[in-house]
This record gives sequence, C-alpha cells and structure tokens, in this order.
Amino acid sequence: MAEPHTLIAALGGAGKRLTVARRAVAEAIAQQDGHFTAEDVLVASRSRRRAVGRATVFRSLELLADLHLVERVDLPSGEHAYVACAPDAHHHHVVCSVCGRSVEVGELGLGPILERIETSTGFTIDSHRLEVFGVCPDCQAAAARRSA
Amino acid sequence: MAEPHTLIAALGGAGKRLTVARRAVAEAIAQQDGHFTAEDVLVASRSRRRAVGRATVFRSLELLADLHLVERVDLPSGEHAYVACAPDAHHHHVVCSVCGRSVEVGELGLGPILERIETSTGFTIDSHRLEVFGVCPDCQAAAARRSA
DNA sequence: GGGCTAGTTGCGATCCAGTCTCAACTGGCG
DNA sequence: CGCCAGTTGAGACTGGATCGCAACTAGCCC
Repeated sequence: MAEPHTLIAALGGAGKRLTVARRAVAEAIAQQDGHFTAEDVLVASRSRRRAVGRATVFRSLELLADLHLVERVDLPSGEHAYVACAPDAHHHHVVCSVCGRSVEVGELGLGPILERIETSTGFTIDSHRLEVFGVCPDCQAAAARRSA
Repeated sequence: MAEPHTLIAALGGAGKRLTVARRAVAEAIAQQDGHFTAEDVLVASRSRRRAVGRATVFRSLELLADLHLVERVDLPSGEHAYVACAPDAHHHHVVCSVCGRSVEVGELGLGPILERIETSTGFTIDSHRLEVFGVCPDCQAAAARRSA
C-alpha cells in the first residue's frame, strides 16, 4: 500500500501544514490494506500512540481526496469507503467483496464507450465511475479449500 | 418517467400487497423527474393527500430495488439516490449533474473490458457499476443561452 | 531562540439518514 | 364476514458526519 511519507510529502507540496494529526492519519491510512472507512482510520489512529479527533479524520480525508491521494468508493452495501491510490492516471478499482482488498486497473478502453454514450445521448460527459466487485484470487482459493 | 401503475402492477405480480402506502410511494416516485432520494419521496408523499411514514418509504424503496424497478445510484457528492428504471436488461445510468435527470444506456460493450479485468487481476467478477455524470443536452443549451 | 499569526485541531454538541420496535391496522382470501 | 399474515407508522435509537469555538502549533520573520 501507499507509503505514509508519500502522503505526507504530497500534503507539504500542496502548501499544507505537516501536523502531527495529519501524519497520524497518513500512517493509519498506510497501514490499511484495501479499502477503509473513516471509522477505520479513527480506530487505527487510536490504537497507535497518537489519537486523532473524529472531525480531523474527516477533514484530512477530504483534503486527501482533493489531492487525489485517496478516493471515495461506495460499496454495494451503501457504505462510504476510501482507498489510497495513485494520484495521477485515471483508473478504476476492483474491490473484493469478501476481504475488502482492492486493486487498481487502468482505463482499459472505456473511452470509446463513453464517446458512444455521448453521441447517443447528447450528454457532455464530465466524469464517470466504474466500480467492479468480485472475489479476489486469495478468497477464491480460500473458498475452494473450505468447500473441499 | 415511469407510470405509477407499472410499479404497482409489478408489486402485485411479485406477490406483494397493494397497499395504500405503496401506491402513494409509487405515485411519488412517478412524479419525480430524474433521480431522487428517499427524502424526496417522503416529502412528495407528504405534499399529496396521503403521507407515508419514513420507515415505509425505505422499506418500499428496498422492495422496489429488489424487483429492479428502481436502482440505487451514488451521486458524486456521496448522496444516495434512486432512479426509476426498466426492470429487465442490464444497463447503466447517465446522470445530469445540473438538473438531475438521468437516462439509461445499454451495456455498450463493457463485457470485454470486464473479461480483461478478470484475466489481468485473477478476480471473479460478480457485479459492477458504471455511473456516468455529465450535462444533458437541455442543460447545455440552457448554459449556452445564459452565457450568450 | 522567541514571538506572532493564520491554519489546524479536537471536544462536544448537533444533525441527519437510515434502522428498529412494537402495537395497531388492513388487504386478500376462505 | 372474519381471520391473520403481511404491512404500516410513530417515535426511539444508532452511528456516521458536520459544526462551532476555544486552544494549540507549524512555519515564518526577526
């Protein structure tokens, strides 16, 4: 997963202060594997030596989302989660519905589809979100073992 | 938008009772243009002669979602909304970020992309969600008029 | 190093969507 | 008509998220 110092450095680069609370949030995010909720970050920060206030977690997450260091995903259950991700290239997430891990996949040819949507509907497309849910190889293997 | 009786008939077909509350919810949904939230339905039902309880609105919406007469969409803002939609073919929604109207688009060749994701990640894909946000022709025209 | 100040924090209050409980009600059927 | 499972609704409750405000501190200037 992302290195905490990547997040911290990016904050600095954006003209933001490098406060203790933000470092703590960055570390808590870095130690998350896959997607996580604001609550997870909160708990993770508490289980370390530096607890962070709830409000601050939300503010930091919002900040990181603005910087595209973190992205919001909506789980099929309706929960709001976040995933740490590469700040640049456009990509999508594939989320394992069993363990929650998520992997990034590149654009993979969605462009032509969007163009087709634009021409057929007359919409000007600003943004799109593709969320894919499935079972990761590890969980498939685990399931196979259990049923065997 | 959807006709209230379509929704009501589908409920009956699914072995559900055609209660006053459900009719009211169906009518409230039918009068929504584009996407709507549970709150919208609640308010709409109140502004008509038959008010429906909060819990009932959620239950009805869940029911309609099960029957695929309505679908959940997560707006970029994080809001949970619903859209009335055709119950059968798999499709996606294109939502206008200005007026909130949404149109359905067919599958449009996402299949091969998902297959590519499966082979490249090893995931078994269960479901996916493509949400496209943009500006509809009407709002584009309106914007053009305003800026002219 | 010391001090200043705007940006940041965190507590607690508050809000709000959504869920739950349970008694009352009713649609559909015999 | 009368029964009863399915359904409803008021309101309590839950838990995520936001807000207000006083205290704190990172970064800067001297």
